[in-house]
Amino acid sequence: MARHLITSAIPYINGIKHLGNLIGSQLPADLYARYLRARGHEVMFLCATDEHGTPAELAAAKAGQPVEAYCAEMHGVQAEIARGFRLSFDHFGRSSSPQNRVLTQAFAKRLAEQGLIREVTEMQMYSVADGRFLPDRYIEGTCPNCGFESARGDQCDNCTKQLDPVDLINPRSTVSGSTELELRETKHLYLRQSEMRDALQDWIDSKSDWPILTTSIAKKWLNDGDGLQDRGITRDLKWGVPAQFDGAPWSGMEGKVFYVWFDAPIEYIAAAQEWAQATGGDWERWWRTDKGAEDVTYTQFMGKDNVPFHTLSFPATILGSGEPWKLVDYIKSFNYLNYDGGQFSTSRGRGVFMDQALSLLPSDYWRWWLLSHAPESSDAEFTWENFQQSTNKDLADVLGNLVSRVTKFCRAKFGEAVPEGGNWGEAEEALIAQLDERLRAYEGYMEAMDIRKASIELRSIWVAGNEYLQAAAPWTVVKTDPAQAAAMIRLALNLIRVYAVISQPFIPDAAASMMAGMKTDDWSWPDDLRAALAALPVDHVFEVPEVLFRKITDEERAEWQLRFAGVRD
RNA sequence: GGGCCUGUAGCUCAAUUGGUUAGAGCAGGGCGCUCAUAACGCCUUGGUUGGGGGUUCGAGUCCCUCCGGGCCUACCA
Repeated sequence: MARHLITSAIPYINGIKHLGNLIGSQLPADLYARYLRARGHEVMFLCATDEHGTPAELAAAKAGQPVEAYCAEMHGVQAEIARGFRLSFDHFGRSSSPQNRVLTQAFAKRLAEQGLIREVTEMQMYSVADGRFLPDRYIEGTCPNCGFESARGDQCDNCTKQLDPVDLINPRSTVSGSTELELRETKHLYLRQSEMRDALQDWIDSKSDWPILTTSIAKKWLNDGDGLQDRGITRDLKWGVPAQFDGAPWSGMEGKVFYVWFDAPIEYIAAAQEWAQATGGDWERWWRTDKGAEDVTYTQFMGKDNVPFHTLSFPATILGSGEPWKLVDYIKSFNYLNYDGGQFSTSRGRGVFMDQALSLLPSDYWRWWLLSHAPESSDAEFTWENFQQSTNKDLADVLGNLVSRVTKFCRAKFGEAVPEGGNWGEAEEALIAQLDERLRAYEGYMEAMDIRKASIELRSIWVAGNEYLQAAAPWTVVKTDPAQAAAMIRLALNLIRVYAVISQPFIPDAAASMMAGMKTDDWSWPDDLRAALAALPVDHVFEVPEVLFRKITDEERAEWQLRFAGVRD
């Protein structure tokens, strides 16, 4: 039994996330956490909402709420949806927690003591009407290169050239539309990441087994141009962890807060502290290598846009502190999920969002489709046709129907209890041999977080059950040799329990229904498949479960397709 | 502009890191079965691996070039 710390990238507080966000971090992290728990490992699975930054302040203002109230409400909404998708967090925290405030300030102070923070005075765009400094992308104007009228201050979406907000012609605030913009002097703290370059390079180089997506992004940042640059870790905002506090070794930071990307990863640690406070557990044995965390394996899940912060800035914080914090061991990163020929778009209402998905179908449909189509090697695409075909075939026809045919046949011929008689023959031995091999392959893929391959293997295991039944044909055998037919069905009923156990990480609700139908709560993993297939003994009572997965009709598919199309460009 | 990823059957993806005849699922076609959610099983059609050139005994895999898709480029998160 090993100990595994698992974190999912923390979703931003601003609104409900879409299916692409779900499959980009939380869902695969949940799959891995569930699998490791099922194998008997000790797991700490943490997630949280990322609540600071400009977008949160603006979203709260738009909603007419104080930012604290807005974040509290949205955290509740996201937590509820996470429960709906059966995301099995041990704790779902908040980056605005008191624990994170204390920890973030402690890290900053420690980094300053290590000589890794310097003060920088710079000029930034200030919007008089909005009363705030604006990040570059919140300023729009005409592109000096191509004349595009809605170019952002950081980049022109039309000619893709990178810009500086002062280059824009007729610049305006995207918040208020005001053109009353001016450059103002402001002072910020910078993390001297350049000092950490060699240490980070050595660390990244030692991770030869990481996904190419992860290491290539990290190496690009380490080696591009003059190498890793120092990074500002404070912002001129009200909402965040204050950059001024007792013992802070700098002045002039009054009214400023830490940059969201400085405090957000620290929330991974703070979430464990929140968990400890709520449960009385010991967080240090997960995070402090001097307090028991040296034998923890730490795995992070995230979308590719998060990689630089998890491979460089957060490790710079951890390493730079010189303190015995647990560093990540493996980073599983994902590409993006696109929607029907384009991107998911919150502003255009394009695509399916997490709350909408749950209102259409139970979470297992989404979990299965998303995981079996996870954007691991490249961007993937959601289409309603594919979703309908995959879920109908895999879940309803292959798995759901298998459960139906076995339980209903037994009820009709032997009643609703595991029947007695007969013995395993050649067909049964062959099935066990095949399943054993496939199960070991499935375990290998799950341990390697090779999600698509694991899903293919799991499906093959389901199919093997149908193949066996077809070849064994108990409906024919029962006419001449009822005892032998009983042996076949006894095996098949046990197969349902085994399938529930091994499928549980992908489709927890259906697995629970299968177990309820078999009237057992024996969730033990089939390390010994032969023994596992005899776990439900003769005379063990069961009941025919409700249809596990109903099919998605063509009419539903057409309607949903229309409903979530949004405005096409 | 630069960097990285990617292009394989109608669709979604594999291919043990350069090694037999490029494999699965779905969709299509045929057959079988009748326990089951009009389900299941078996067989089968389908590929100049984006185009071109090169290295090699051998290239989907390595190199060059062109074309297409995507991401990042440090003040969104």
